Amino acid sequence: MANGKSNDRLYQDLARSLIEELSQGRYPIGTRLPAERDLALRYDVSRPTVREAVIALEVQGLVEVRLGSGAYVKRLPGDEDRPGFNVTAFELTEARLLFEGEAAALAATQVNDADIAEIELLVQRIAEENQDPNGTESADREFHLAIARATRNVAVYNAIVHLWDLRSTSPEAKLLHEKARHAQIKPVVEEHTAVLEALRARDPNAARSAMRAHLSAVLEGLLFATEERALAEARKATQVKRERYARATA
Amino acid sequence: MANGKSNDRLYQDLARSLIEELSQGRYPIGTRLPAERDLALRYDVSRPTVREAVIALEVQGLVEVRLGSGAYVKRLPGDEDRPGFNVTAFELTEARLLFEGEAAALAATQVNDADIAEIELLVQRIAEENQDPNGTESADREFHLAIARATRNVAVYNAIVHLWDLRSTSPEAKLLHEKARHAQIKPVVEEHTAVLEALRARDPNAARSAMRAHLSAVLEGLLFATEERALAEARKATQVKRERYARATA
DNA sequence: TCTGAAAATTGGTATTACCAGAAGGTTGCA
DNA sequence: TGCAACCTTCTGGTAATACCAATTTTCAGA
Repeated sequence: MANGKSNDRLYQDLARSLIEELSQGRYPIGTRLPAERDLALRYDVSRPTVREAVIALEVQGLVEVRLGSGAYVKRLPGDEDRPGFNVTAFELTEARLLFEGEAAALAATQVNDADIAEIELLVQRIAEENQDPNGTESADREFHLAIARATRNVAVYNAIVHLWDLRSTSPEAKLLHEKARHAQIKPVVEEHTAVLEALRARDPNAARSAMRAHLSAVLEGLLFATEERALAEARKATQVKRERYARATA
Repeated sequence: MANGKSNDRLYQDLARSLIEELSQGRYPIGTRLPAERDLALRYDVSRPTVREAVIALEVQGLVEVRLGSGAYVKRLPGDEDRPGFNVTAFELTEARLLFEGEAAALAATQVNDADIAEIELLVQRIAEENQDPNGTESADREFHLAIARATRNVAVYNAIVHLWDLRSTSPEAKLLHEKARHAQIKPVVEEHTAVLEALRARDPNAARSAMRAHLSAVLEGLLFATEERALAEARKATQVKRERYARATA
């Protein structure tokens, strides 16, 4: 028998063991797993059981089985597991600056009057939420997602939703955003209005600029809210990085 | 034998057939699948093969197997959390054009020599894969992800991985990409090389342009591969949209 | 040194057998 | 009559074995 918990389904124990070994660096990507018969011997199980475990890995996309040749490591476990877990608020906002800027530009060429009306309403709601000390920032999120939807591109919308979701997925990002809000750093209505006006004018370049300006300001706000020593390094790195980027693209 | 493509891995054919039946409403959620021995008889395969197929469903979370009782339907295929299920290949590529262009620009300001070397190697691998008629396009994916990583921004990387994953999640996108590859529309090495050179020169604007040019070409390839009436509409809409966007941002 | 065929290796599938848990019916007792 | 214990049967769990097919390696012969 393998080693893991011996309850039910032996193949699962074996699969777990193999995945464990994979993530420990034995069997790097591209290498071949031992032959089914060898694995059966090594783990003292029958070959059918080994086959079942290997199939479990195959279905998860971890290995690729080639007839007559062997099972080859295709991807390491955890390679996709949570690559967004440690995203910092800075990275997140930087990504939004890049992506939402382009999304706004595309949206400016695709919006209709209904979209404009909806976005206008959301700007109003952002203003209202700013008054309320206990208010959330849901209107802000809705504003950005409405623009993403206005691109008429589900993939664009989807990716931007993904970014917003990372905000709550990543503990660090979540924390810093809360800190910023607590410090009275709130969505500036003027910045949102500028984006709205650019969309209304169907001017993609203006929309891109306005959105970038807005998110630059958000980034500044985050930097301002950062005082902990733990984050000081990240802050400095981000500033240097941004300056380098700004110089190079100027 | 089952019915599906009879290539390799009988269990996969059977798994496909079962998934097909699941999504057709036979075996609703909570019901029990026929016993392994019965399925073996019905599909004229051996019981081990049936077990392998059921395990494939189990790993995908479609069924739950209870010892001594049977395999019960847990979730329907496509019931999954997939807000990107209906993304078209056009939308996907358009999104990549916008986002990966910016990512390339950022990457150009952040790459180091090791990144360059890695990417160079991947361009080579793309060339090799193009020679192989049965080759996959994994090097292409790796190329784009390596650039995303070179941004030194996990959020950017994450979002771009997300887009690539949509490609396999969305049946329509997957289909069209396969069709395109079948039509000998393969990653053009020159386009990738141009991106590489821009990165080597640390020139963000050139990197953005090269990446956009590359993905524009991919989009053209997809349009070219589209002949079905069913897709004609999407094709036309995409063209009109792109032209409008191009005019407006010119 | 190169080539090609044979041999060894490896996955693919089928058979068969027996064990263990679950389910449902049957029997026997209260 | 009703309930509980038992037993039969069904179902998955695993093992052992045999043979096929594709691939890879080895090695003899040119």
